[in-house]
Amino acid sequence: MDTKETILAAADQVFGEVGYDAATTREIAESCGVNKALIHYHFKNKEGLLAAVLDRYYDRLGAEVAGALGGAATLRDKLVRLVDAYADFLGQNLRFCRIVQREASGGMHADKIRDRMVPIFELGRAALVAEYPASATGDLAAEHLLISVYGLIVTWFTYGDVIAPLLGSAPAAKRQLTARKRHVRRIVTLLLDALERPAAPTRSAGEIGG
Amino acid sequence: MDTKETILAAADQVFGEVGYDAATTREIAESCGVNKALIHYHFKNKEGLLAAVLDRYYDRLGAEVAGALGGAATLRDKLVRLVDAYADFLGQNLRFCRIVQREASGGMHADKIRDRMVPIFELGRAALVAEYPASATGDLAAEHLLISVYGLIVTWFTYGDVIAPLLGSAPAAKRQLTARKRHVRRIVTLLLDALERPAAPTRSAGEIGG
Amino acid sequence: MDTKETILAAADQVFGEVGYDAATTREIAESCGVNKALIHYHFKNKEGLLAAVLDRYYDRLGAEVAGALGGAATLRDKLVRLVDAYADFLGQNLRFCRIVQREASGGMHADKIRDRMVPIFELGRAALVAEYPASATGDLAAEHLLISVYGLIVTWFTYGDVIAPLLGSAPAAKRQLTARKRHVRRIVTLLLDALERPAAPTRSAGEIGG
Amino acid sequence: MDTKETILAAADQVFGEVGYDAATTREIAESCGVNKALIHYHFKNKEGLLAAVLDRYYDRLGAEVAGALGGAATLRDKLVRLVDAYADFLGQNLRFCRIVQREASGGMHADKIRDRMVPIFELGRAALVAEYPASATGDLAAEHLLISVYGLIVTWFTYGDVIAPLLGSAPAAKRQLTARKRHVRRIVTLLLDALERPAAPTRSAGEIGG
DNA sequence: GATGAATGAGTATTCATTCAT
DNA sequence: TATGAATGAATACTCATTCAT
Repeated sequence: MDTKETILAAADQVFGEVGYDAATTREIAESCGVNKALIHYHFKNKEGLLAAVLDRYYDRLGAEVAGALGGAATLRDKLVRLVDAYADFLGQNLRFCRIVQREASGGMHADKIRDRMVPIFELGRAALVAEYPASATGDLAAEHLLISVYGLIVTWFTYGDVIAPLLGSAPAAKRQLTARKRHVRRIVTLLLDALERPAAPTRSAGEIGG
Repeated sequence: MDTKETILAAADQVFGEVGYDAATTREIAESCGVNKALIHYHFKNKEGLLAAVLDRYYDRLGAEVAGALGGAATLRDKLVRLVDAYADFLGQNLRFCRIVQREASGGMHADKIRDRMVPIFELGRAALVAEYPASATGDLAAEHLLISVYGLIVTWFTYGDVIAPLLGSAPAAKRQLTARKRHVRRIVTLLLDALERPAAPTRSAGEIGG
Repeated sequence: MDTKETILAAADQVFGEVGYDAATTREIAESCGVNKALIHYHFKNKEGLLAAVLDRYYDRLGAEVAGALGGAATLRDKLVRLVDAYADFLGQNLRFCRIVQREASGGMHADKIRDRMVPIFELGRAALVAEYPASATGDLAAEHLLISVYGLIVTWFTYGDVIAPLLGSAPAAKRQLTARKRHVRRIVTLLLDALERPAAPTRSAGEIGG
Repeated sequence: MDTKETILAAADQVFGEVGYDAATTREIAESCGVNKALIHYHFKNKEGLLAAVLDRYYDRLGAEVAGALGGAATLRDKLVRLVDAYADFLGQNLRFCRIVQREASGGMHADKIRDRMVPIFELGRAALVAEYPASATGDLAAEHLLISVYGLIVTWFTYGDVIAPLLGSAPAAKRQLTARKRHVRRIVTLLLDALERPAAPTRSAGEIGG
């Protein structure tokens, strides 16, 4: 019925499974019983199709994040809620995870991803710095914290195939996901605690490399 | 004579820049002035070429990790040293980072990557659990800790293009890399501190989401 | 209302610029803001569209030729007038020139062009032979004369891009066009003079080639 | 055996028959039993293939022209010989005629054609002006004369399909070709005679249009 | 080891045309 | 008349791989 949505769903599936480069318009079209030329009619390009797929995800993710940061709770509670929301979103949208993972780094679609992620990061940074002045700079600077929390969550899913043998079950399984969320929440707690304490000096001796 | 090495270097370059799927044997061959057919003579396959590139990296990475964990220091010191070594290795081998990032998740080369990464993780887990019994299970279970540390480091590089606008300079720049290492070291310290304390209870009430 | 005319004008433009084969119905439709399907509604075919474009031109050209040959002047004067009229018409309708140039030779539209040009040529031949019996046959036979005059004019325009560097300005520029008309008129004069003289013998000895 | 030549011959055939745009690499490859990809291997492009076809023709044509203008005869004799040589060449290479006819005007290959034709024209102009000072400017300026002679010959072939009904046989048939050469030679003779006479004034009154 | 030629399957994309509304 | 969606065939071009030399 809604051809455009049909194509989007199929593209999401195929892009998520084999990646943008290995995906073919033929496979996408056939997998949803739509004429190949319609992809170009509706999305102009294979690239336009990817952009549409990503936009759909980021619209939902943006709403999720805004929802978690909104409301009347303390920032600490909001952040904890955000971690959960983020983890749930990625756990429920593993294909999105995979697409971003593949295309974020150095590809020709990095721009698209950056344009959607940066505002989300900015939002988080503003909130953090406002509440925790210590995060304005130093070891626990907001930009590092945010990347860290993001990495803690996303790595769980994108290295799923790699770590599965260490866990005994898939990382996105409900049991594993719950455990992971508790782990990340714990780290976030430790970090916020640290931010609230007077600055703990880093051991500056014995630094290696770099 | 060094044709094989020449090809490997070129493949590393091209795979790292555009990814395995988008890379072509022609580009690899031309970029190092070698006949295209020689790639198949020496490596059988495009896939064999990727495997060779990855093996070279993992051999070096394995040595790096073994070196950091060896010796007579305390485990805490070893782990801190490991974080630095890992970060330095990835910072100096961004193309390796990108390749793994792209291929680890869901692709047809995930096996290869898993086979090389799992032993490294196992090594870390054994060391951790031996010294910190609290890491055998619970919020700070070894497998979560290891993935976390790995994610804290790797995300910095693989989302480099994305977060660059938030930093003002490239994440692999010496200054940024040093800051990142200090950040991760700080988190590791917090985590080990927590492992040494009697179990701090997680707020189990009010959990949100999935 | 004038949709049909709008499409015709756009088709004329596009066919003239890139040729029938390279022209696309999409480009024609978009260039005049009309729905692509309307082309088929009004003209049945891409081919029908070309036919309509050509017909419009040939209707005007036929009138032009008839006008030049009509009236009470001597045939010599009429022919001179015809040369001018033809040159002016083509100079003002370069796209027509290009279309005919491309499609007259061997294409699938040659029929259409032949059907419209032959009557015009027949008209000229009848007039010539009636006035100049010497043109019934021989070196200056009417069919050769007519093709020649046609070629003298049309080549100027269709090889415009080629000879432009030899001239310093575009062949259809007023100054160049005036010079060309004077040149062709001069040749026509020489030819009519020759037709009026008692048969000048061609050097039949020493012929070279085919 | 010589695949490159095989492809060139097939491309010549197909380009000549249906034109560059309507020609397909598939048809060219199939018509000479060669793998489609080999066209791109040997010529890089469909466009490169056309360039190679044209180059082959122009190399031969250039030699032909140089041969006709060389030697110890009077310029008048040389020019007459040139007309014959040109006519023979085009008569024997009708496909070349057609290709140039189609692509010379406004297409994207006009450059290629211009680059090869201009030197040939320059050659002729230099010879003309040296011997006939009257052709330096005026009604019978060399550039007009050359275009005219070129047009007189080429039009005969390129409008072959159009004028065939007026002639009863194909323009490239030996009998018709001989007649045409005699006609053009006659015009050339008239023109050279005129160039040798003291300047005949053009009737400047009664000019029409422009 | 090394090379140039060859191959067949496959790619994204485009096109004229049709059709239901 | 007009339109947006749909279609199937076709197009230039690319790719990993093979092979004779």
